[in-house]
Amino acid sequence: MDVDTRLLRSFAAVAEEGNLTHAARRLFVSQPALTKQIRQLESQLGVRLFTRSRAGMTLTAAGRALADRVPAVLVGFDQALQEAKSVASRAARVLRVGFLAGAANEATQQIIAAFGDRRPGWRVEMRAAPWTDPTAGLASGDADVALLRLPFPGQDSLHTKVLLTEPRWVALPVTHPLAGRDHISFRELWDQPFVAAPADTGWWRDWWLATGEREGHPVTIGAVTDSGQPDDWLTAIANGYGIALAPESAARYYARPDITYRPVSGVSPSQVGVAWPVTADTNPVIQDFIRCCLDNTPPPHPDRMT
Amino acid sequence: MDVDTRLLRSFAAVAEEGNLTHAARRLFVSQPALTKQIRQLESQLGVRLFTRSRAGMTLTAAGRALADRVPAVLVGFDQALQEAKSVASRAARVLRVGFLAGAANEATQQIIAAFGDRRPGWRVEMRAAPWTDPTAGLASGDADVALLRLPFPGQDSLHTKVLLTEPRWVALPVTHPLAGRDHISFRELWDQPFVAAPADTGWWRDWWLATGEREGHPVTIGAVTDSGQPDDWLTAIANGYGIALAPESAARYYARPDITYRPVSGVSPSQVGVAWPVTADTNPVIQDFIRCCLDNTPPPHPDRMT
DNA sequence: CGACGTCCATGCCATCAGGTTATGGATGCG
DNA sequence: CGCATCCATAACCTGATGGCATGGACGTCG
Repeated sequence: MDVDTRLLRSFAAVAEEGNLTHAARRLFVSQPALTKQIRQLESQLGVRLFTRSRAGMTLTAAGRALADRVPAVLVGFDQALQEAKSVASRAARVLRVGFLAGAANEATQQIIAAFGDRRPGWRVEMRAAPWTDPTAGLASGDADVALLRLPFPGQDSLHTKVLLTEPRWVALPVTHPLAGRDHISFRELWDQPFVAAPADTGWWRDWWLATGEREGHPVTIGAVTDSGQPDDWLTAIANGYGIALAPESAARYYARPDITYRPVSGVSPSQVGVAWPVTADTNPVIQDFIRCCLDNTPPPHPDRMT
Repeated sequence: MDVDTRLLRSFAAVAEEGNLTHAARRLFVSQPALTKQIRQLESQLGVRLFTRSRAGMTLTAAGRALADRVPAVLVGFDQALQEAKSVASRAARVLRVGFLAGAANEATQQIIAAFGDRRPGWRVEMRAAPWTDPTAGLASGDADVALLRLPFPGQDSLHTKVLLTEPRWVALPVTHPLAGRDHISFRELWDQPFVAAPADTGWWRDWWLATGEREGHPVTIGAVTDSGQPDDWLTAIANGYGIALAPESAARYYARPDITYRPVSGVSPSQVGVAWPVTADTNPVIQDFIRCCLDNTPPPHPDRMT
């Protein structure tokens, strides 16, 4: 009796959604494939996990029991793998710093340099993460510590400190009617099509669409950038599929002749923060790095630690 | 990053053996297959887990970290699946009783009947287990409670009670020179070839070869029965591949014209016991069944509970 | 009341992961 | 110096798995 974790993850998704078709979409597989996976899991266990009906998939008693335990198992599973990665990097004296494009800014070089002084012999490995992973590799254990944008989904299971706050601006094609304006009110953008993050980023996507600051006004999605890479995103904007909110520093880091950045009033600012797993609280190397981050960004730092 | 548990089990085996070839044999796969599995695990993690050398496979620091955590993860994994099975059977009011061929004897019918009286509405499902699984399905969660032979490997992680004790006899082909004897001393069998259980049953195999009662005299293996089914085993004996120790009751339950059973002195007796998972201590239905077992086998029961 | 939408199941096909056997290279041993 | 041991590689083959297209059941709506 050996069950692939993939089956358990599929099971968990179906159990949560209560619906094969939706779960299939979320897992990026076809619905028949999921049907087969669930049937396979059931036959391997010799147990009916769902009762099928027109209304969807409902858990049986056994399915409920399994669904209650699976998440913890999967977490334990992932943690073991992450731990191995992290031990490997520590043994090699490598600090893996994940960062979101746009979160590593002017201060980054000084941070790296300061860390190099404090920990000679250690090497810093900067790893760019796509926006599809707002934890910049912490969630998957590919990074020991991360520079990223707050707030983000999953923030509660990590520890974070705010490094700096910057206003959100808007990125527009140079040909856009509003491109010439010195300043724009967010209300004027309500009916504009936006270039959005993929749906599976949850409310991270919503936050960058500022759905909470539209007073109920619906969002128009002009395009979705699946890759989570800045180039894709900028190209979509330049091609006129839509506009997007972006941190002010993007104007410096992602300047292109076909894109204009303009200040916007009426949207909350974005914050750059440093984040680390709870287990790294006692890791002196990572704590040193965090210290370097705090020392090399403009004070005051509100002591916000989640 | 999604890793098959099979890879982790393979990893655990290699880590434990320190040797690909041996681990491959233990896992019943070819050595190249294991090579690939380990390499795949390493590449999925992006981490070297072993240092290869002429002497075998040695864990790296990261490998050690993983090896320390993997067993607990796999146990949690299996427990979740077992729990689902057990909930399913409880919901259907089915008590799954695993038994080892030869462990369900004269008393079994009375036990079932008594349980039927005590729990009307419940159905007992008897499941025969091969000797390759001395826990009779408890380990895999395929049984809620088991009738089996003591001692057996893995006994410490279960709870057991002895039901009865019976001497071990020897099963011989009728044509065997010793077949006519009324009584045989074990010492006379030291040089006889034996039909043995598969190697992966560990010391369970040794116990039925009585290696501890040979005063260092080596065992001769005439054949191995892989299937763990009585028929295979008896046929091997009848064909003259070897002889074997068997509980006295086998003479009644597995009488064949080509096999003779004879008493043997100088070997410890075998015990029939009832076993259940630790988690079943609080399950009233299973406790009822255990009660029925004790009430329907000859007292006194030494209160041996492991 | 029939057309349609929503679910899950099934059949067929293409693909690829994973296994096996055979073999090679490195190294220690009698 | 042949031999045994141990891991890696190569070539091949089978079966699992996913995708597409489609079917059947059932509720809903015009």
